[in-house]
Amino acid sequence: MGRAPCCDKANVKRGPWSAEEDATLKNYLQKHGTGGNWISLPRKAGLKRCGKSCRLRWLNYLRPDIKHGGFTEEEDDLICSLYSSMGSRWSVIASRLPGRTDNDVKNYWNTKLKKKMLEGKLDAKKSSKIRNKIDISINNCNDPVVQFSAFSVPESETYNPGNSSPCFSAYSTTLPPLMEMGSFQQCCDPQFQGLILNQTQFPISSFMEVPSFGTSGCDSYSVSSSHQEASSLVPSDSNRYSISSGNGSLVKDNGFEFLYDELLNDLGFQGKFSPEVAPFLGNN
DNA sequence: AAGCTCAACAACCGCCCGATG
DNA sequence: CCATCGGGCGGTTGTTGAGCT
Repeated sequence: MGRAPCCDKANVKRGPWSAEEDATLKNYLQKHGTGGNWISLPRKAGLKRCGKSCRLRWLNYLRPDIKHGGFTEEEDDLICSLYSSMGSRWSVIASRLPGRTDNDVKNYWNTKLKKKMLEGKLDAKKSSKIRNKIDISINNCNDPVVQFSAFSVPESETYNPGNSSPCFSAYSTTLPPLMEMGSFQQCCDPQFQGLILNQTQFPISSFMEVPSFGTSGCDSYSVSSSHQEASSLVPSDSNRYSISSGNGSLVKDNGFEFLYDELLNDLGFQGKFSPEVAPFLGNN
């Protein structure tokens, strides 16, 4: 037996919202707020709509801080980078784009960006500098759990499994997160003053299909094995980090170093590490 | 002008998860 | 610990309008 419906479908209006309904909902919310309960809101506001429908209408259209209109190239870049990094987590992606909703971003991706990317019209070289770096994102600033993922990985048209120094020109839309750590503390080894990612702590299978990747200049790094047992984020000097591996499977050829502060700035995480996490990063 | 196709986007559906009793 | 509920989310469908034949 399925779940009980959230409202009586037979007695609620569906389809496009009228200007009157919009005004009623907007007025009610501006005067009373949601009252912490969307389900009972339409009855209180005098609307013959499902609570979920009211919520969606408000969040996606009526909210005063919504940005309507076309997306900028910077927004395109960011969406593509984030999509490559984390997949279709539209709400997370939208949270990085002020004034945009998850529905907006999702629609925009499905109707325009996906095609644009597949056609290779997003040029790797022109794109934002956060690409071709390692994406470090913090799930929750109060939770010492960090996700590492690779993005800006080449599109399948030039994807070349087995080639140790492939050349690429576009972005992958398919790469899953490279690795997801469990507890941050468990992964830490003071010997490296950085992070040790143990195979047992992230789903290694998630990138078995991605044996190699690189940048358009052939000065590439590669992930060459499905047998990665450990890798580490290692400080090579005071604030420059690089990825190396425990058993050679995650290979740093060259150009795979990045300025940690710059990376954090690019990703918008500067200053957002929790007190628990920051010491382990050896920076910040 | 009519019919068709397709892009854009609004809206709905149903599942998942956290909060609560 | 379990059941229930509401909110949040991603996937999908429906509607509309522009452009083309």
